Amino acid sequence: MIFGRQLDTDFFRRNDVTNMARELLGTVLRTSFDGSHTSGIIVETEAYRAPEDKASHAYNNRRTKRTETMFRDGGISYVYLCYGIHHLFNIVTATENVAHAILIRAIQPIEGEDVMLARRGMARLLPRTTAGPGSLTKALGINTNHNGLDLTDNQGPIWIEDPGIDKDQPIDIIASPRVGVDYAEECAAWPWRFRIRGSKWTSPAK
DNA sequence: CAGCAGATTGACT
DNA sequence: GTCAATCTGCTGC
Repeated sequence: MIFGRQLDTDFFRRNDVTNMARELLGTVLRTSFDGSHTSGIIVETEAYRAPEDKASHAYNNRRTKRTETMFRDGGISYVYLCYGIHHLFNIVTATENVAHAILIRAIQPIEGEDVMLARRGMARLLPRTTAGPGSLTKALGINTNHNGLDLTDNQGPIWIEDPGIDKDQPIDIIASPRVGVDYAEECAAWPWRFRIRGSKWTSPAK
């Protein structure tokens, strides 16, 4: 098992969520609970920046029981149920009362492939095992019970590391409009979806 | 491959 | 009641 540098609160409490969504590409998302350990390289993210972002649940600083998590200090998880079925995993960023978040859309598996396959009910590892925000949470075992957890604690159950390799070689990033936010009017066109160019592990959706 | 419908629940711009 | 930061399986090219 390889452990890199733990991402800390100094990183997560910054206010430049779009830069942070880029910087998270190439970092490692890990889960460890119920005796199972899984990890993968983050290869696709999306930034959500309330209050001005109409695609965000916290648009116009709308506070509900669900969105309250996004207003907390950066460095915790925001997990919610989408379409009644899919658990979507976000990283809350910025300082308290600033509702910025980053949706993790795809990972490249590193460890625990067999656990991921069992959770997904699949026989072999394919890009679609962990590509797409609903798919990767299922593979990693993340659900709404993991909402509001501290992501800077490397005792788990969920945390993020900078592997600290290939730092001299910048990652080639594709920026494009976010997926599934057509309702967000002018914000729908903002190029806040970020992918590692050439990765076959990113989500296929439009 | 494209296109479409069903699943299923919480929030309501 | 309607819609949502989605995925899957089915149909028909």
